[in-house]
Amino acid sequence: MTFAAARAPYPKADILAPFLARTDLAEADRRALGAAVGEIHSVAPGHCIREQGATPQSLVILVEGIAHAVRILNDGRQQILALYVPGDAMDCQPARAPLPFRLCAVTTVRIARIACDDLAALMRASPGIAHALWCETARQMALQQEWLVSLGRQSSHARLAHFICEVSARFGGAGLGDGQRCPLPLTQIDISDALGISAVHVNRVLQQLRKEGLLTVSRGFLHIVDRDALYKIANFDPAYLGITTTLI
Amino acid sequence: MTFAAARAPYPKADILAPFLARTDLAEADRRALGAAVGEIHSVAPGHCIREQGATPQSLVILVEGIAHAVRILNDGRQQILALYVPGDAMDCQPARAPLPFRLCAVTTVRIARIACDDLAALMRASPGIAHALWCETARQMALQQEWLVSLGRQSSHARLAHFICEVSARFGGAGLGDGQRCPLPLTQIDISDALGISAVHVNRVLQQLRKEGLLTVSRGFLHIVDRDALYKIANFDPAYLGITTTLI
DNA sequence: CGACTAGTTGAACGACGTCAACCGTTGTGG
DNA sequence: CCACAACGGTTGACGTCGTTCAACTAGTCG
Repeated sequence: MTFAAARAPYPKADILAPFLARTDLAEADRRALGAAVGEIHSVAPGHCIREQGATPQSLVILVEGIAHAVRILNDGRQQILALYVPGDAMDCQPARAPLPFRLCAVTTVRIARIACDDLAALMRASPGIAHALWCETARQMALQQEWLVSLGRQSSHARLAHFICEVSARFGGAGLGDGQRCPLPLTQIDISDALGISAVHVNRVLQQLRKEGLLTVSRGFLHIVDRDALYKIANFDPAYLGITTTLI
Repeated sequence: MTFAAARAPYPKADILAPFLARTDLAEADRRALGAAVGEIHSVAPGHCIREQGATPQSLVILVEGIAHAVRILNDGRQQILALYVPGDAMDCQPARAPLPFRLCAVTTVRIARIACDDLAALMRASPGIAHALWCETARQMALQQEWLVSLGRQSSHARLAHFICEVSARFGGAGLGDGQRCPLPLTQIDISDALGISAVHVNRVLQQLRKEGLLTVSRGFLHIVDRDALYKIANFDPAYLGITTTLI
């Protein structure tokens, strides 16, 4: 697997490390969360982690690999709602409600689970943990807002450029690549489902970005050649990616 | 004002009633939140409540009227990110971060403010309050997800129909109209900024929906004639509007 | 070797945007 | 009280961006 090779596996003790790194949790809270994690599961590429409409009984934190949330419409079309990198909580919602999307492994992933009952107890006991979870939801909402702007008001060029910028920045932040080069385990069909444009058009726009000397994509790897120019046509401001999680 | 007439003002004691109605907060928490509310402010239609990029020092809860969150792009175009009805918290984020959008009054609005410092103290003291705020964020994220699907994968017809469905349902839930008829204080330009289509096209699609006998709009009021048919072409499922807020 | 998937290309079509003009209502100031 | 400006809505003509369909290629896996 070209993708797995790009990432060293985490030692078992640090399973939650990528998640905890984004929080300002006290040492006691970190230990309590770590202790609540059950067995680590692996899911193969393309396989479902949570079915759309299911009511999850545990919080799923992505430890390794890439996953996404996708809404399946009743005519079979799809809209990808979110892309997850290691450290992201994949169904971070405060109530046990049916998921309005499917969670799907893009690469081989490893996931940690914390049972809802345990989590509720932890939240009641520790304001810090409750706050960290809220922060995670808010961070993902901010990401989603950027997508909304992108879908609503940008040409397919700017949209694809923005997507590439976000992917490279977030993957880089998760230790996948250096912000200029990173694995891109997504097919053009995946990208089209994320951006709300047809796969054929993704292909053409991607070629144009190549011709403009902005990036190259080959065998599952992305290389951003001219980052400043790409950021410019994407209107990309990485500020929204890093939400601080200091107490309100 | 045709709009103000549609809604009786809240007595001062119940300022937070629309917000609290969606939570399962204990009586003590409700009183504590109510006590933290400062002076009630009014904002005139079209005026700004929070500037894009500002770092808010208080949580703003909409008490009366309609408001929206809008992202201003640097070429002047706009994308509306959210529509707020009474009871909605308008900048419900867990950290004091710069707002990536402008909050704007659509009608004359009345807003309640809770200072961030007070709110932080309340959250630390009460898991229930922390949870209620998280729920509010998650609810708005779910609304935003529907918009994302709408923008990404629906024709302008379905998109507009969906928007109308959501507006009538949410306004009805806030005591504005009965789900079939409600005030619609939005211009076609506003709607175009929400749906990511041009104002001219909004006009044409609206006319077609009228011709199909699905709805009528006149002088700021919306009347849904054939709700079932409208729900069908919009692919509208009101389930996502009412997220339960029972503890996880 | 054949089946399958992802990517690529061309041609034709359609949805939607843009531009420009015009209408009706409202509000304002002479 | 009227003139006029400002704004929202309406209409037509035209252009373009993106979709759809179909065919073809290249890599991969059994």
